Amino acid sequence: MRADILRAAKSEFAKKGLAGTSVKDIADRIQTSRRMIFYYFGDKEGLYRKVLEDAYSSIRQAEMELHLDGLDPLEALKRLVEFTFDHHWRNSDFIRLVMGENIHDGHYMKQIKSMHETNTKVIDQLTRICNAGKKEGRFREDIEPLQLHWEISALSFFNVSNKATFSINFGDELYTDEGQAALRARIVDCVLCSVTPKT
Amino acid sequence: MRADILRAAKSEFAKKGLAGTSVKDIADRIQTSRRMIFYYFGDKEGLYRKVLEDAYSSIRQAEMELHLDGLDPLEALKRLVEFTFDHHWRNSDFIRLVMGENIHDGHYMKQIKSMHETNTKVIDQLTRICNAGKKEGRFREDIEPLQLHWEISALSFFNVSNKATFSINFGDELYTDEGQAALRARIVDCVLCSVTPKT
DNA sequence: ACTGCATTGTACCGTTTAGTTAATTTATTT
DNA sequence: AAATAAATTAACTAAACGGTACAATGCAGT
Repeated sequence: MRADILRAAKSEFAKKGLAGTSVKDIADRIQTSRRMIFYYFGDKEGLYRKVLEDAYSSIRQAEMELHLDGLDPLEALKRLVEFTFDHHWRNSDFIRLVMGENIHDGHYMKQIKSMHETNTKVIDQLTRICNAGKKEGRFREDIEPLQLHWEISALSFFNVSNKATFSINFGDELYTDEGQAALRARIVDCVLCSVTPKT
Repeated sequence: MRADILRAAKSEFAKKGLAGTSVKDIADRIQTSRRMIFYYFGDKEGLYRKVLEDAYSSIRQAEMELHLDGLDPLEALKRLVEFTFDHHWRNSDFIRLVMGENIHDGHYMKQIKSMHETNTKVIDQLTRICNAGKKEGRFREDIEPLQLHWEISALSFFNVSNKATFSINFGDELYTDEGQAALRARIVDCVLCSVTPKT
């Protein structure tokens, strides 16, 4: 039951945000009463926090299952970009939760402490790739792992977060199967190119 | 008065979204009553639509004031990227409104018809730059203006939209003055590099 | 002074909302 | 089988909400 509520809540919060979702909406999706939500999670915000926390930890867990160490640095980076792009696409609910959090200036995310630890791992991984690449002279010396992560995130995140408005404004040719494949190839190219020394 | 309401509403909707903002919130910000909002805009959604429409048209108008035709194509592209990056940064309310719209799957933006026309202008401008660059052999032949616009938007948009969560997760070193300057230089580099033929 | 119109204030309505009280059923332990 | 704890239901509260009815005000033109 608790798990059912969490699942339904994640979907509802992702679709309509914290304020836009009523506890009734969530209760009606599954076969339960509003009361149960308060029983398990105290209040609406408590549920929201739990949804957010779970979403983050499950995402980060999946991200850690890539083993890129030992690979050719450029190949490792390529795989990381491709994975991030695909992963964001597959987890649009998570993306939407993050969008909501940003509208709240991350107010609720600040309260989740488990965050900082897992996030440093992502940067560590990228740092190892960068160091390996620099040692081989195939990465520019001035590449900052954090900036690189920002760049990969931006391209992968925006693809999902702004799908609706971008499609309305410019048509959905970038959101067909072919369009997405082309975009994916393009951002891989773009990221790899940007770390490569200019002869 | 009408203008006051629009200004206050824009700020409130940007900060808390459509559902998160009450008509009272808006009325209290300026010296007026809820009644006036309904008088001028019919209902809350009507006000929201108007805010959205105005925000978009004023943004697009500013974007059009760049005259890049005739410039060196790479220089033109560089200026466009820099402008977009700065412009998004300066107009964070607009960014937040777009974020909100994406959470609603662009439901309200679909109803604004003035959109498609202004948006094609952005792409046309980029198409001219690309064509000039290709003619001189300084742009890759396979560069798609729409993809390029997507790329520039993604990097500039994400920088603002995800400032809160990114800072929480990875520290705010990218959001200091120096960090932003470095980021700006980096994405210019990245975009220019990605359109340049490899040899 | 009168008319017409845009603007504002007040009071109200019905609905939805988050959250609670308390009783009841179900499951678990002793 | 009794006792105890966990899970669930139903009815309720109080406040906030979007929206409306209607009267009142101010101000132009005639």
